[in-house]
Amino acid sequence: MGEVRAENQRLRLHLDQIMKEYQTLQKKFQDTFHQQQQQTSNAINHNNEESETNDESELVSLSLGRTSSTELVKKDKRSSTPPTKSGEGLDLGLECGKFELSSATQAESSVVPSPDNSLEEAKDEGVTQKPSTPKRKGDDQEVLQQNPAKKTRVSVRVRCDTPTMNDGCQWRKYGQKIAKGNPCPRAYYRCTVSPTCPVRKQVQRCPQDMSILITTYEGTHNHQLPVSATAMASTTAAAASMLTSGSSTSMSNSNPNPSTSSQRLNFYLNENSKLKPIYLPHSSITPSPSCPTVTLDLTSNTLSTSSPYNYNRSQPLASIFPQRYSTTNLNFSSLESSNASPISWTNGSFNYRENPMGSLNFGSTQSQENMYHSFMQNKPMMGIPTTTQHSLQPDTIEAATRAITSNPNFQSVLQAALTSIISGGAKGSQARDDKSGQTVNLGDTFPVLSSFPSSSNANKCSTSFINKSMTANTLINSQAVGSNSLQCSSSRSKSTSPETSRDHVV
DNA sequence: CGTATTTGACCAGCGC
DNA sequence: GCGCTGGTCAAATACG
Repeated sequence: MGEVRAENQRLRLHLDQIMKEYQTLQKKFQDTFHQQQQQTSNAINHNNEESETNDESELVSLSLGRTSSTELVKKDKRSSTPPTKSGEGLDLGLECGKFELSSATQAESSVVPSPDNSLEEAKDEGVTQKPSTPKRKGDDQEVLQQNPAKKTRVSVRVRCDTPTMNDGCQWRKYGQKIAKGNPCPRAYYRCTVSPTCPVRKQVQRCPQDMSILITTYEGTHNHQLPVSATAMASTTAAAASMLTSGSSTSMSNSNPNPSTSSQRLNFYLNENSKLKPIYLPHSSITPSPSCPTVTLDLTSNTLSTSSPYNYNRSQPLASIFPQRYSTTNLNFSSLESSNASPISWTNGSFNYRENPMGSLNFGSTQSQENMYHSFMQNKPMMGIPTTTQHSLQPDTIEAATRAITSNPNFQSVLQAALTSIISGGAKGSQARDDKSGQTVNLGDTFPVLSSFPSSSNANKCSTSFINKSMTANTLINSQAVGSNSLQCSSSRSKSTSPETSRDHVV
């Protein structure tokens, strides 16, 4: 919170500075504009000079609308370098002021998830978005395009029999509509945790497969989330950031029809000045420029091995996100037809908060649903002996142990995570190992594990693995201690089943 | 009776 | 300008 406050303060100062610069430039522009008008009116009085005057005014008009110079001046503004030419200064005053203000406000509101601040910023936004000059359509579009956090959507496809997916947040249904091309109605929900929260979600069944639930999230929560909601919130936020972050994206599109194609995605993470491709076979970005959507498909069983990263469905969601979301993957799924070694340190090393994309693959299980099942039963990292359905090969475990113990980075990760968790003082709970019939108290040793369901749960959506993976990532990140529960539930989510209550035990 | 959901009306954007 | 569509509002209704 302290860091966030300091960041907030810094941004406010920055915003003030920008405001001052903007006002100065606006004043300059007005002076210049008045001068131009006077010159124009004078020129109109002289008939023989009329054509020349028109040319001049046209020149000014073009200059005001020119985007290339706008870009140039935007850069100037960011680097706090005063414009050297008055012409560029004009552009800045007209075009950039709004952009800078809105983007700064957006950045502030997205960085600081405090209701107080958001309220204040909402007022600020209201003030700053009332320009004295009439808005042009192009300006609005530019602002929207430069303000992608507001428009970026994250769509999650899961197999789910229940009407909606319980992502831990409180939602209020405010509408339902039959969308074109889908016989199933689309339901509209808004977040009710905070009355000012702008987050919306749309829930719709896939027309091709009614068992697939498509949940589309839009916006960023401006309030503190329940622990159980952090998984999906951070997932969607990170996915949205993936679109807008420095990582460049490209699409490999085999379908000639862009509007209906489901692109596969190659992400190139800029890491140590090298572009590393990441292949997301079940993620896509819709081509709409005004409203880009990241789709996280958690329904397919197909695995891909076309990338050195081996990004497939079975990997934790957060693992596909850029560096700032530090993640470490513990992937216990098998890679069909993969030539990957049982243990692959994708980046060569684990790096806490800096080098997030390490992945550790254990070849054992067959399906997505079994992955964490296996994880729970094997618990290889936790040193809890259990009988396993899919036991890890001894050399695999040995190699993993060797890699972990020999890598100082991972040691520091573990140390930081353990320190964070232990200091968090979370109380443990019991988890039952169905195979062995033993009840082991995981929480005492590793509290976060208590949030994992101990056995297969028929009531759970397939997204329950997000919960688990996010929890695992949270463990490594040591940013939160608690259960991140993603379950399917009926619309009457108030009725807490024993499963639900157990999952929330920390 | 308070809260959540339903559903028709309304509005804005977009293409023709 | 008109119609279509997606999204939102708000009165009516249902529910606990």
